[in-house]
Amino acid sequence: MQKQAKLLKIYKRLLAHFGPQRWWPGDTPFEVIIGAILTQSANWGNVEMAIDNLKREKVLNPKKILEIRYSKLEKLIRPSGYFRAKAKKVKAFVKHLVENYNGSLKRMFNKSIPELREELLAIHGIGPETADSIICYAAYKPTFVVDAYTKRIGNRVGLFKLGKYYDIKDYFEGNLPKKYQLLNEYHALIVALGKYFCKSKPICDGCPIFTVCQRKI
DNA sequence: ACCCAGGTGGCCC
DNA sequence: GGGCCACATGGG
Repeated sequence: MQKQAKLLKIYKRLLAHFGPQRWWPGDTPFEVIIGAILTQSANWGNVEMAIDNLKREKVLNPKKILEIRYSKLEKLIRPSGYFRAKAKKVKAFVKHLVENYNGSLKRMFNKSIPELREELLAIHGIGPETADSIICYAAYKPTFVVDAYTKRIGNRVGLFKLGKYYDIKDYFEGNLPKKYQLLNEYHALIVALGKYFCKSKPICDGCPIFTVCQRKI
């Protein structure tokens, strides 16, 4: 089977099994960004606790995050783990946003994907995955997000033998229509698959793409 | 009592 | 450019 046909077939199986994910799980683009930073190597449930804390304290907006003390921010985001490191990252982002765009994401996002990616990557705490998550799920621009699940599942099912972020990203974007809805949904579905079938031990029972890959994942 | 989760930056070679 | 390590919590 051709790469593109295989990728689309897997996509259809995932969509049929899990249904549309309508990601990101967040109410506003700003919340999506904070969530994207806080979820770095962390359990999403823990991130939700941190987000809830920020909402309850009514500081989930650029200017408030920039104003509050580190001690307070750290306390609020503590459940998401690496809280001291992440407080610096969150502060770095809002500092950039407020100082350059007066807090307006709409203005910050008003540029091409490559320009936006370069700008995001220059901010402390934003690497390739977080940048793509922001571009896709906060700025609503077509880009494919690669995460640990994508890398693990892709290699385990024999789709590719790749380890580097941009190699895997290019594999998906190069063999898929560059449509926002598709790229957005595909990554979300991979996470859905990963959460149920691809934790630490290989599983094939009940996996919706097992019949495509014919291998344990 | 382990083990792990939707990464990144800093260092070293 | 790649390999290692620190960063930290809550749930299974």
